[in-house]
Amino acid sequence: MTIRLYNTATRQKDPLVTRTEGRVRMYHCGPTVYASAHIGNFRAFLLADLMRRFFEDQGFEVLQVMNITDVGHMTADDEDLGVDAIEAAAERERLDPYQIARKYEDEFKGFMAALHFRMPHHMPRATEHIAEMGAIIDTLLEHGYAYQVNGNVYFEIAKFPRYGALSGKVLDELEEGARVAVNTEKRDPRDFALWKTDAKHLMQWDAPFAGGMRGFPGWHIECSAMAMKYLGKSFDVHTGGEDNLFPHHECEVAQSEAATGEQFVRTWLHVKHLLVEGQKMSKSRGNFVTVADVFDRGYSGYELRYAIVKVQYRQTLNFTWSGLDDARASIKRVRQAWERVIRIAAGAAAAGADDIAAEVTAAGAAFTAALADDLNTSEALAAVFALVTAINKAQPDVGSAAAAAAALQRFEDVLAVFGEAPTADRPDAPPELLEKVRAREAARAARDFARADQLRDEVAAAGYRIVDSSAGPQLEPM
RNA sequence: GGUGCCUUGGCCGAGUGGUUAGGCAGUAGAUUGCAAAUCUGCGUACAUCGGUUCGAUUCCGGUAGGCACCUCCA
Repeated sequence: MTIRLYNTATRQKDPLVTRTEGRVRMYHCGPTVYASAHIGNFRAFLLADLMRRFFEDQGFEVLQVMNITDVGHMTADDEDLGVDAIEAAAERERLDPYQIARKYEDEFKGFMAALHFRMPHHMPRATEHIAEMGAIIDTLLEHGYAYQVNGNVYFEIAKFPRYGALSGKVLDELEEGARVAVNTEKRDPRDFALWKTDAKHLMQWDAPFAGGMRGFPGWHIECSAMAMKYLGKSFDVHTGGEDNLFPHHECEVAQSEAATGEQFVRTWLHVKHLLVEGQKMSKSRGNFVTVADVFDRGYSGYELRYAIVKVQYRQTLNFTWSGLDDARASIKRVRQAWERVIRIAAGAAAAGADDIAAEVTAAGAAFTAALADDLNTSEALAAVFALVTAINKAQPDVGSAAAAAAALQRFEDVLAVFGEAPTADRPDAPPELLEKVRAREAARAARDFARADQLRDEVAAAGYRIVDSSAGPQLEPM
């Protein structure tokens, strides 16, 4: 099936045509590791994981790179404005910048694992690719795309006419209304830094390019260097938050294509920011929700994934705590149907005579079509629930129960929101509880319902729910 | 100031020029001794004002509100 993705560069849904047939190479702008990741960060990274999973589902061999930005960047070109994010965190936490970066990188990877990511094949650190950045800077200087002033190296956008094409920025209007600090070193205020010098900066390297001074890399060069190192000069997909579009990705294109003369990225995807309880997430509002906050409130990685993935990535997502409760209930509904068909297929539960193979096929096709249409996860979930309802309405036969279970497993492999497959065999309950169940059956037979309900309460207190069925009472862990 | 996006029933959210999105919650019924789960039904849904059209939630324009980028941010 043809996969169509909304390409920021063309402003339309383009069919995914990879440079090498059957292979997708993707780069994702990763975290700057100076603080705990919040759910907004993870919305963007979850898109990367969803693409990885869906492309693999569709038979692609995926090569995925997500960088770790472990060097901070100034918030303005004026050095006197101070410290970058990582240095600020270092001061706050009384650690050196490298310790800060590693601490939050480790935490970030832990969150990825807790959210059931397929880990990217490479997660390179910016600080370990200074040489690669230097090579690009060398080339840009040699070819006249960059110039050096007082040890600082700037990319000269006047030399790259396509600057602004990706983001659709009209260069003449770029500065209107924006607070841009005057920097008289630059030939054009919109030129951006490739290398900077500042004696006060804690992270410093000898210049990795010819004729330079000791300093640190500019904001954008790391992504070009690492993307090209691991994916080649030209690759298929690049993702990031919508805020990255300008200037970050615009600058990446300029410096990369100026250096190589080749198209840097075929398809650009940008993830829309989310809201929290209807409001923009911001420090001043104090409504930052970190991944740790979600776990602290007792929600699982699957539940968080569900709450985020249920909305297509280009739509504003309103994250709410009640939405997490909804996710929990929705997941439960799917899992119940899933367990049912697994048990029927395994002979652990009675099979019926209904053939639901057609419904299974239809749901699978709808699921694929939904994701192929710019990763429409909302529609994909509707397809999942169509299958769930079909299962619940029917008494599936063994064959179509197995097919339904396989379909649900596939949906889970792509979305990773429902959890691991239920098992056909229910674990044995403690003997004393089974004894209570038997006693309750006796009480029911004697129509002593007060006694029966009391026994059920006792079993419930032990963590099991008694569910009466045509096949007798079942014990289910709660 | 420039540019772009959005506004769907109690909540979250698809989609479409005329036909049921889906989930959660609620409610009535079936089933059950009672439950749980499940199934079925229900709830004046498409911000607002105009326009185009046989017909608009779905296209066009105005208005109101929200969001984003232009400045560190996913």
